[in-house]
Amino acid sequence: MDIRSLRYFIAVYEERSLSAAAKRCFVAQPSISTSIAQLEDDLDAKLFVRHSKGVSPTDNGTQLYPHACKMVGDLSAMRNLFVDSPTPLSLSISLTPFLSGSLISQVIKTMLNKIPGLTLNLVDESESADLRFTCGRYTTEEDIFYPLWEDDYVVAMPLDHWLTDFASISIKQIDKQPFISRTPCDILESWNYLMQKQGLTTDIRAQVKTEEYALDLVAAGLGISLIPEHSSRGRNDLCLRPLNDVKLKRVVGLAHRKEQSFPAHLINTILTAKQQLKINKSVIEPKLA
Amino acid sequence: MDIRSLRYFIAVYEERSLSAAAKRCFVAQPSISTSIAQLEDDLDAKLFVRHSKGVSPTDNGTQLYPHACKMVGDLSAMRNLFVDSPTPLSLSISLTPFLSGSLISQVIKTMLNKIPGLTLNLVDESESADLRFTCGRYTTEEDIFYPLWEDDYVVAMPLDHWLTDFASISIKQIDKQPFISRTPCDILESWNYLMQKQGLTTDIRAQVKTEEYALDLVAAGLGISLIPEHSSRGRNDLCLRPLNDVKLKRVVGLAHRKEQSFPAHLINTILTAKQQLKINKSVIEPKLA
DNA sequence: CTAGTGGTCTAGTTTTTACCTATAGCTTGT
DNA sequence: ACAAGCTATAGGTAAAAACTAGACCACTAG
Repeated sequence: MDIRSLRYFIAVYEERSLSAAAKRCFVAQPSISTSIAQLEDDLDAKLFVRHSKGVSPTDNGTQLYPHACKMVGDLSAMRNLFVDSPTPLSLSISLTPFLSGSLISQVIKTMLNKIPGLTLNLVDESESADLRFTCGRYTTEEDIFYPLWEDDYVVAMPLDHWLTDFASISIKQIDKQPFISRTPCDILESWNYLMQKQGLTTDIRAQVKTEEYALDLVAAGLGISLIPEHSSRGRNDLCLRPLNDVKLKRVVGLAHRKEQSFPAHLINTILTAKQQLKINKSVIEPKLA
Repeated sequence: MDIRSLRYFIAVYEERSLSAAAKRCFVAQPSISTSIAQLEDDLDAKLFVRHSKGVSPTDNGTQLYPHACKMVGDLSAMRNLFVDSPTPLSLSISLTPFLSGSLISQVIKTMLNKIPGLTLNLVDESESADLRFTCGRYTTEEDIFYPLWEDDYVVAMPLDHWLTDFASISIKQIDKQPFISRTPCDILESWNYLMQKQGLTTDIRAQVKTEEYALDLVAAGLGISLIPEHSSRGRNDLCLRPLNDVKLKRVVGLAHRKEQSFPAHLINTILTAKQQLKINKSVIEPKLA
């Protein structure tokens, strides 16, 4: 019976779903599941009935909800007992769907942990926001950019492709291969230049707009493609291999306009979040010759 | 900033001492120390000033105290939201000072954890109480006794004693040794009988009333003595050795009068507490021949 | 002045808890 | 029947909290 359980409870109650609550709390779904089960055990009362499309609160759950809200509210009020200016810092951050959700979660989680009273509003990249997750290449002189991690471009191919026999792949092996091209792509020009320089060509079978669609086509066997590594996580229907003679990458981070200023501890938090990031590489990098 | 920290804070505030709070919360003192430090860090405010005879609350600490109490109170109120009969179970338990504090702590801790809303009143053995920690030998037909652990009698001797060379000791080696006798002692008769049977004697140098005093005399080099193992924990100024040809022990547990009845889950909790006990033997038991 | 005592803090280790991934089982909609 | 979406469980890993041992300080008594 701790505060964390109550926070999760509130999220579940409001979302009417464990999975949605998990997303909102930036944790995995089983954490919510066990935490709610434990709370039900402590209180000796079922709080939700589970069904196929989520959960609905029982009478007990409905009764508990306002108490839980008050509790959590009181606790965060206590935080601010000794701060002179309450400064209820509120930020909007825009996300692009093709960036690694796992890494972005980690960053947002440390921000929420380290900055008491921070409320975040996550919006789509189309909307304007105080901060945005983006690639270094998409920032201008008007921006300040805090790099967070690097995303290597790797070759994505169907599971049964003959190139899977190689632990890493040379750009020459891609010559004349069926290829899924993707625009916009921030390394398209570099890629084309590299191919031309070596007199190589690809057999472009499809031209798509999003990484996810490109991955679907690769999995379907239409060809191979070049995709940032972290975008293709969690798919076991295709195979990734690093390039061994060229290294293409993008730098992902947080950017904001130069004019905009933020409290120093926010910036510090971004930097420490970078330190603490746990990056699970799914492919083993070859040593560049 | 969780509830546990606030509980510790309340204990420290009321006791004006970290060590006293630790005793009250049944944890070791460094746990309180780090927890308070962490709370001060979270709130960004010193809560206590430390000095040589404990701590005193700062203005911030005094200000926080009522909030903390309310918080903890509200939370335990929430526990009882869905229980029909509030049953604020309140028990008194009497302790005898010579039983192992560490093991008793463990039992009490699991009782407080498993039985929500339980309040315990620990009193001295001279006072009457609902339950008492005692040895099986001291219970009568009028009692119900729940055994919790066994306490082996071991030989206590000064660190430089020649018997320390033996990993375990035979009763015959004790013949004619300087000995500290202790009364009352629940195995005194068995001991005397065993010695007589083998025609052995001891050279009784002192006759004392408490185990602690006996241990002090042993440490001072006046002689050796026979002491329940768990009573001599945490003393590094003497040396313990098990007996290898006779096994003397006492059974420690909780007793209450037959007339008195308790809710079933209390009894269950006592039994699970017994299961979960972690008994660190300080001497290695020999296999009895 | 020195040794002993009582109290807090630090370091290193172990235990416990929380979390994640993977996967199973269930229900619903196609 | 199958795929999709949701929750529950199992097993392993990482973080948090606990304990032990010992350092350090201030006070007290001899």
